Amino acid sequence: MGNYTVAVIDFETTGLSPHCGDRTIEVGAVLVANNRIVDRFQSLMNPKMKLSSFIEDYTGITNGMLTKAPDITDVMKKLKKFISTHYLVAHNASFDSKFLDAEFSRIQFKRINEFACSMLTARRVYPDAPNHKLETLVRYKQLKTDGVHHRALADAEMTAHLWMRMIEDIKSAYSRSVVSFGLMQQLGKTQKKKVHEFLAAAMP
DNA sequence: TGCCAGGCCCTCTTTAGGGCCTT
Repeated sequence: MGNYTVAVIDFETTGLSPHCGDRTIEVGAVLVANNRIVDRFQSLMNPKMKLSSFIEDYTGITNGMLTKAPDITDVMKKLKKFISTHYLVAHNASFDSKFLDAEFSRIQFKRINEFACSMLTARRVYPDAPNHKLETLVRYKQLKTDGVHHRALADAEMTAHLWMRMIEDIKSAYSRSVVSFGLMQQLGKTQKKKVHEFLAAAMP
């Protein structure tokens, strides 16, 4: 055990909902194996629509930067290869999973990877954090960061460091049996099974 | 044309509502 790979993923998008026409504009993803980042993937994408000034300000990604960016279809094909069949992790995974599924669906791909959510896990593991935004948790746990926020690869890397730290903190605080029968019973229904699988894989 | 999210979790709960988090 311990020889497992997780793909941590983050999207920047034109807005909050693919069902309202929003598209992805940048993806960042890292592979985590043996408690370290072993590979990285990043690309801008051209959504063929104009970014709002809010999104330009929020991400630092401008309309001008996207005019020469590759088509979303081409990036999704590469992303699919990158994440392969690995487990996926994202901060507030419901957001990234719905965009990944929506973009995959447009090119007749179907996601087979399971998602776990670092935000829902952090709420359980770090209940005393000021809040459970990625930025706050990175500061709270004094995790490695280059100071960039709201860009896909930077956020994916921070999420990866947060995920690795949570695994380590859980491992050091609880025995395997307690993890199985104690902490896991405190988790919400949806995350319990997924986090347990991840932890089981991470245990030596 | 103009509208514009939604899943999870908590609780003053389950015949529901509201906050958090993502862009």
